[in-house]
This record gives sequence, C-alpha cells and structure tokens, in this order.
Amino acid sequence: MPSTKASLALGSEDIKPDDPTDDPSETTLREGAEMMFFGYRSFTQDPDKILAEREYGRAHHRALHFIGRRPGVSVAGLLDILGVTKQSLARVLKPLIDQGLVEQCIGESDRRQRLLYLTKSGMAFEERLSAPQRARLARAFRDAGPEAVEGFRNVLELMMDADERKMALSVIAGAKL
Amino acid sequence: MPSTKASLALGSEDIKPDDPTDDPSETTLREGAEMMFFGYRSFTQDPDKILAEREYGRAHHRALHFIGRRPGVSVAGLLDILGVTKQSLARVLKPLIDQGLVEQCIGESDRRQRLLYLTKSGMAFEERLSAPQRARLARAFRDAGPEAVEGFRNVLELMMDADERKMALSVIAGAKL
DNA sequence: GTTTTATGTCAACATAGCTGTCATATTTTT
DNA sequence: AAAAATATGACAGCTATGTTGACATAAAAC
Repeated sequence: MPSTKASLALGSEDIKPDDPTDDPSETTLREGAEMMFFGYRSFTQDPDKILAEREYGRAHHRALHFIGRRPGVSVAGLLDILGVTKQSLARVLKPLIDQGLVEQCIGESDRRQRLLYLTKSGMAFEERLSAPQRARLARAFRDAGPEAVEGFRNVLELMMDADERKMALSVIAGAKL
Repeated sequence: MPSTKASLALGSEDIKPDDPTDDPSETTLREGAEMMFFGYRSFTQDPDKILAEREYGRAHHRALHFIGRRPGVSVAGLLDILGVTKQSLARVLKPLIDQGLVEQCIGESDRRQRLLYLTKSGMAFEERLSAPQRARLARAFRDAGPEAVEGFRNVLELMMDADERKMALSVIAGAKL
C-alpha cells in the first residue's frame, strides 16, 4: 500500500493512497469535512457572544455585514445574497431598523425599492461584531502564511456550485448584482 | 500605495498593502470571512436536502457522523464533540434510536454509560448523507490541488482556540477522548 | 387601465439551540 | 453501609431562524 504522504489521521477508512495526481483519499475528505464543522463553529463563536448580549442572533450579523458591504442594496438584492425567504429577512431587518442600526431610503430610479444603509450606530455595532472574528481570521492567516490562505480561499470557492460561486464572487468583489 | 499582489477585490477597506510578511490586509480578512459564509452554505446543502425527506435536520447528520466515526462513544463524549447541551442532543438522539439508526449498549466498565453505535441502517443512511458532501469536497480538493488542501486544512485548524483544536484534532485522528 | 414587480405583513409551522428542574441507576467516597 | 458524585433520561418552557401561503399596497411597465 504505497502511501507517499505522511497523514495526520489514524483513521481506518483510507481505501485510496494519497497520490496527489489522483482523487483525494477518503481520509482526506473525511478530515476536510470535520475541519469544516469544527472550523466554522470557531469562526462564529466570537460574534455570537456579542450578539447574545442584545436580543440578536447570527442572522442579524449577516444582514449588518452585507448591508455594510453593499450600501444601498435593495431588499431583493439582500435576499439573493443571504439565500433566505422574505419573511426570515423581515424578522431580522425590522428590529435593526426600529433600533436605528439600519436605514431605509426610497430608490431614486425605482421608488418601490427600499434601499438599505447602515446608520452610524449600525456601522459601529457591525464593527464591534466583526472585530474579534477578523482578529481570529488574521491570526490564522498570519500563522498559516499567504499560500495557505490562497489554498483556503480556492477550496471554499470550488466548493460552491457555479451559480452560487458567481453570486458570491460578485458580492465579494463589490460588483453590482 | 505599493500593492505588489493583484487582488480580486475592488472593495475600499484596504488600508494595508498585501505584504505577505505583514498581517493580512483588511480586504483579505473580509474576503475570507465571506468565503467562510458562502462556502459553508454550499458545504451543507447536499445532506440538508436528503435530511429534509425524512423529518431529520443537520443535527441528526452530525450525530450520525460522529457516532459512526467513534463507535462506542458515550453520551457525554458525544456532547463534548458536538458542543451542545444534553437536552439538545437527546432530542436528536431519541428519534435516531427509536427508528433503529443508532443503538445503545450499556458500558462494560461503567454500567451507567450508554455507549452509542450505528446500526446497519444507520451506517447506510449516514453513507447516503455523506456521499454527495464528500463528492463536493472531492471535486473542490482535486481542482484546487494538494497544496491548497493543506492550506485549507491549516487555516481552519488555526482558526480554533487551543482547547477546541486539541479536541477536534483528537476526534479527527480517532484518538480516545 | 391592466398587469407585473418590490416590498411589507400576518398567521402558522418546524428545527434546533438554550436553561432549569427532577428522577433513576450506578459508581465513588467517606 | 451511608452519602456524595456521576451518567443518563425526561419534563416544561424559552429563543432564534428557517419555512409556506395568503394578502395588501405602491410603483412601474405594458
């Protein structure tokens, strides 16, 4: 059984050798899936703690984040990004508006639209939520090195279906939807 | 403004140059956080569809996965891995036991313990859930290449706090908790 | 002027996390 | 042997976040 690459795992499902030119081994895949689970849990834990102080949840952070990223996004645009239903978003958006973190402006070209912006305090709260998360990411990126970051990014990008990838990359790049 | 590295992003928060010897830029961090969000959503979508056929959810998949990974794990051990409360786990575990996917055996050394195992049909269903997820991961890993996979793994690992990392790696390696 | 679109809202439901309390069986400690 | 600690199971009740379907309104498009 020619295993050319030292593997961290001691698991028993490894039915393929770790030949880099071949498909990834079952062990590599299982490890990857478990890293996704544990890594994502760590990734979200900092803002979750802050959100719990008020009566907000992770969905509020996501809305604040993407409104901050795309000031003037329409409700429909935000629905596309978040991938939830109108009602799920409304339940999150309403308290944010009522409590002065998000502002609605009527669209200029289309007055049916409600374009969304963060207020000053919305920006401040979003910053407070994101700061520890970014610090965590910064530490991981710095310690892993730029090549690892590139690999991390590429794997996540390739994990998406074509449509989803197109949408995600356009959001990340800041292009208009 | 010396930016030595072509960046995908057109965003405006980039206040530091992309010097690999320095801390990651704000743009890199924001892109990384957004990739985590979009990537994780893609990662979970395949099993979610299958789970929805029955009255199961993502939590059932996680329980099946880790019981399959560590046959004979105790309830307390599974609670440590999943990081949820006893009540949250019980609500997930009970239907799985009732419907014959998970089996409980009384511990030999400590008869208070209920050691958990997948039944034949539990293994089959877990396999059915994981197959499309692993296929998605395999495609991403193959297309990104082994170095990217290593970077992906390292970044996720470094994202965890020390305690969490220790636990996660011991689970992934299959060591006893 | 009719139709389509963008948005908001209401009711109702499911999943999945949480806390707190209590019960039971078993092991460990005194 | 009695008491304390542990492992598990089960109850009630709360929150957050997702879902569907129906309906209303305002503005745009035809």
